Amino acid sequence: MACLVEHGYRGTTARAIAQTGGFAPGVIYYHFSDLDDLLVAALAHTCEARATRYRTVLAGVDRAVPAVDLLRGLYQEDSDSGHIAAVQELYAGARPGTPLAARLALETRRREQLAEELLVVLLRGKPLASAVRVPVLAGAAVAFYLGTETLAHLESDTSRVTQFFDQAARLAVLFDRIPRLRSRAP
Amino acid sequence: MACLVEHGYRGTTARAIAQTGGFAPGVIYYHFSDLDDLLVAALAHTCEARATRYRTVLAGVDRAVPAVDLLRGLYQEDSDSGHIAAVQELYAGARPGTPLAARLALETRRREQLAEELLVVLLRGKPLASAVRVPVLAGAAVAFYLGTETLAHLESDTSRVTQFFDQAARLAVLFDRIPRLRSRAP
Amino acid sequence: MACLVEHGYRGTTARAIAQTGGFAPGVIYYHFSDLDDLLVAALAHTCEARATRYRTVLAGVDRAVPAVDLLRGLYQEDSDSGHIAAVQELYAGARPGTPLAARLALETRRREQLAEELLVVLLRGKPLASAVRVPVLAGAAVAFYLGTETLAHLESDTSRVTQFFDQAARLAVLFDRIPRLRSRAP
Amino acid sequence: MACLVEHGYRGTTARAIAQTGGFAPGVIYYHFSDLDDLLVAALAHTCEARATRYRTVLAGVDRAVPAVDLLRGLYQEDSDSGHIAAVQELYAGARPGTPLAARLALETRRREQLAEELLVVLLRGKPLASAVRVPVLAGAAVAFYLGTETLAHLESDTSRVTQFFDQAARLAVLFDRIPRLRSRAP
DNA sequence: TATGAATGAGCATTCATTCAT
DNA sequence: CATGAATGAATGCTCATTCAT
Repeated sequence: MACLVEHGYRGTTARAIAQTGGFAPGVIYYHFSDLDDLLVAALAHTCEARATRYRTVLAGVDRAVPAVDLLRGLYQEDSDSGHIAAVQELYAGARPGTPLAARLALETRRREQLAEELLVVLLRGKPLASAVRVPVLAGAAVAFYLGTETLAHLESDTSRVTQFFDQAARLAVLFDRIPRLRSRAP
Repeated sequence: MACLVEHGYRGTTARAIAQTGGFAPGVIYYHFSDLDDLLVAALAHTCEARATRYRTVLAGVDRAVPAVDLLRGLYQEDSDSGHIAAVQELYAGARPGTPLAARLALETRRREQLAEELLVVLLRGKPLASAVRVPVLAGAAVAFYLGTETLAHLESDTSRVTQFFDQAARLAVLFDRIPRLRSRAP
Repeated sequence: MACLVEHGYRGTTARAIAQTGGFAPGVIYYHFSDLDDLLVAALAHTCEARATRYRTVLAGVDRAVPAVDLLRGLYQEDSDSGHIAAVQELYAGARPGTPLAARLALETRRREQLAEELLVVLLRGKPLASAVRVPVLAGAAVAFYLGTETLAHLESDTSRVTQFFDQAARLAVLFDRIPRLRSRAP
Repeated sequence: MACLVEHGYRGTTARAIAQTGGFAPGVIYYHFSDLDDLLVAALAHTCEARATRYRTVLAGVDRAVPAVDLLRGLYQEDSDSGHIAAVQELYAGARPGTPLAARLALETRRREQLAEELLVVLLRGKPLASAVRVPVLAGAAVAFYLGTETLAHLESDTSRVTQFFDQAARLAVLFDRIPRLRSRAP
């Protein structure tokens, strides 16, 4: 992942990885069948850790304002650790049809699952809930997140993300004011 | 662009471009200083045409339902012509800091501008308008669009986009029901 | 030898041998100084067994027709067991000047010796005998055998060998009809 | 071919070929799709020239003694020019199933065709002719030739070939003494 | 304005061999 | 006696770019 952050997807060659890790290029092929294989493993490893962290932090959150606030903090962690930058390189560089692309699709579905879990709780009882299909909204959230990262990466500009969190915080306040309908159960 | 669609960013080599166009690889360097330079020109050319078309089609539209409908049609055009696929390859392949990346950032801003123009008209007089910063919302729309394309490309799956348009159409109906406030002007 | 049959000379790498045998690549270098050294040992082992078998089967044969018939059977054994394929890979792959090449030359001489023993008996008393130098004829027989194998291997075609045995059988009949001269010994 | 003679099949790497020829390794891939492709072309080129020469020299020869004599001279040419050594390397190194192997099979058939043409003339009217299938005998001759080369190559020994030509010369004398039967035509 | 041959650095990958354990 | 991790040189091949023509 460090190599991806430092050299980008195209610069993440066997030699560059070996140099970053301080070993001979051949070692890679002892442990992995492929560069692709290695990247799949690296992706799985970093995503596993982050997913756990996200779930831990967001457990029990049922209002939009704290949710946005916590997500902002998690994003900061992702950003500081280089996790975002590395994964973003993979999204950009992975060629469709490769095992890496397949793995990225899988990790994407996991993010959508995470988003869905959060959205279900936030939308519970809200009148808006009937107009949105939660899985689609979760997919949209992940797509938006990914697109934002792509642009931030391309423009080397972090203000874009900050603006979005600010806007989200404002909408969160309004959202939390919408009263929940009573559940039918007595 | 045809070469990008057929061979992807990495396959769009000087030789491949030349073969697609039916000329010798050397010609490229007569007309362009670089492969990057060529791609910038190709991007500018295709985006120019599409931007004009979007503006023409969307002129005068001030309600969400027809807007979503027209956008769906425009998207179909982009998709059928290969415009989307080619541009998507560039977003994925362009290395940050290159002139191509700069050009992509520029084209992104143009799309945001276009989105902004449409959103201003749609939101005019709506109570929601005060809670949203239109430029940020426009940016979000473009980011979402880009992310969706990235995922559709990665998963070679078009249903994702269809789902989003369907969801958007449903929300558009609700949106258009929100009455416009009277403007202060007498 | 199994590895040679399955993967060819070039595919008979330390790793492939180890996997075929179910041990770690390092073991090879515990028992043999070299891959070449290992192949020499394997060649010696397989040839030893076959030479014994040939001598046993051909003992006492002094007419061409049964000789051809028995040789056809022995060939079939060699073919079925993979012995031919493996040895052929070595003939093709061995680099001149290496110990393996030297060992192949030795095994070739042994085959010539075997052929010579058979030819001496077959030619005994025949008028033709004075016109041929038996060692040269034996050498020719082995060379022919080797060339046939090379071609059969290259073309993945077994009919070539069958044709030759058929032709040999026809000539054997004629050969056996040539009467033996009386030996001078009273 | 020079590279094959000097470095053997395994040493005929892209870099070695380039160095022998005095050009950059990349040139190879401009003119040929593959190393295999290059070797096929080299083989075709050298065999073409030799086949023509053989046919020219052997034209009109209908007796065994001069035939053996001329073949000895042609062999000497092949040997001195390195043609034999190079082709032998290809026979040994070519992997079954590759285009190079296919080409070698083709060149082999051409040699068989050449041998057949000569044998037909030599055997014309001879009583032995009815016992031999000329195509099979031609095949045997080529196989024998190939095997002899393999062994001479492996043992770096040229005396083997000399011995065979001497033996062939002796048999040729006997062969030419066999009277031709009268043809049925009056 | 175009060509096609050439370049050479760079890449993924392989593999015989070594060696601490 | 065996292992498995590691090495590093070598290999086939690609490709942006150059340049004489």
